[in-house]
Amino acid sequence: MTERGPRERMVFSAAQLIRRDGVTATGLRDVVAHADAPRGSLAHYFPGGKEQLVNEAVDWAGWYAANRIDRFLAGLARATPGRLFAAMVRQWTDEFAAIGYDQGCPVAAATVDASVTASTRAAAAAAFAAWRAPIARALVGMGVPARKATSAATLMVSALEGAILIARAERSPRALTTVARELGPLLDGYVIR
Amino acid sequence: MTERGPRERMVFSAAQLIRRDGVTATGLRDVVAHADAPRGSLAHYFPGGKEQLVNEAVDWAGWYAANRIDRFLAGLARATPGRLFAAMVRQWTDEFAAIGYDQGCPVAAATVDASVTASTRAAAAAAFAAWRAPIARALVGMGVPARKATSAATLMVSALEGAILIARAERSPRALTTVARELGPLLDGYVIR
DNA sequence: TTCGTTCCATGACAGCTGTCATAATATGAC
DNA sequence: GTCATATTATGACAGCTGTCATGGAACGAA
Repeated sequence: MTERGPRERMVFSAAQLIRRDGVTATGLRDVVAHADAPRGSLAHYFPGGKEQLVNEAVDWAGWYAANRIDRFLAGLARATPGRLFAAMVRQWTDEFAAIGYDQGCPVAAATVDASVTASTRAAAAAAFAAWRAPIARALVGMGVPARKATSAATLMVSALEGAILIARAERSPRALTTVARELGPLLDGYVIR
Repeated sequence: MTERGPRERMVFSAAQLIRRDGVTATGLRDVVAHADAPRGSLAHYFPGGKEQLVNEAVDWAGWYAANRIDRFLAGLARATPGRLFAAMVRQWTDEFAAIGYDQGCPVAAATVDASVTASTRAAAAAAFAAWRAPIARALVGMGVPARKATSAATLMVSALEGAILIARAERSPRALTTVARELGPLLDGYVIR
């Protein structure tokens, strides 16, 4: 979070509020207040209105999730697919334990909430793709066949997103720890040596 | 959908609109119009306001998803965990192919969108539990150990919900078919004979 | 009938939404 | 200095939100 100009702060704040309240429930005035930015700057930096701001927030979230994958890999000695997935899951259980279950995934929120605008839906698809790519690349580096790697990455993201959903509803990390435990052996089995 | 009185029609319409637009974006006037119900009845049948209506819609969705499990089992000759999961997934790929990707899971929408009211979040948790229970029961009937059955059911619901999310964003059944294919052998492996 | 209850109709309320027009101010190039 | 550009300020706009108060029908029981 560099937090340089007001523009970047607004995109970041939008992502924060969207992942908590959803797209529709997040007002532009809320974003401005959360970013401590001047209200007049909104129309200036985002001539495309709320739609543009939301799309950039979703883009940012996808980029952020992708970057996190490389950080997980750097923190893993003897990385395996199951251990990477466990790290992805642990990041969420830690976050839930630290700040509560009010904040989820902004991309999920954008997908579920803004079915109206096609560009936001496309931004969500791009975010999922941006997230999946480094995962698949990492799996290949661990010895997973290229064709299997994309499927495995899709499975990992799907299970994680669904478990985040259930964990938020139940206000418990149970679903997250469960999918990590059950999926670990399967994922490690994809490695050919 | 029996569609008896206006009250039931409103709950059903609320679920339909929520799973398409999200909770906040669904207005009570929209629900009334969709249900072709008198507007004056809203305050009469739902003195708890929008919150009550949303909660009942989420309850209904959980009940509906649970009942579908038994229907899947009835349609399966030689049921296995993987085949049950495949049937759950196919129900969604069929639905997406038939009516498009604008309608998702109402429980997911309620979880992501309505972080404000605690009762709606509790209703979503109850819906997930109501959905998971018949799955776990069915798995036990197939020979999955009782302790493993709940974990497996959680994994199935998580992967399905996440794949629904991705499929909606990508407007493609890819994620759904992928998780069904990858998870099938793992799920069948839970059976002890 | 007369009453009481259930259901529906209508309109108004304050509050919020995103958007935009207008203008003031800062910033920096020359 | 002068001027153009980038940024911010302010206020208003129509439209929608959920809620509620008031009143009117329908309808069965007594």
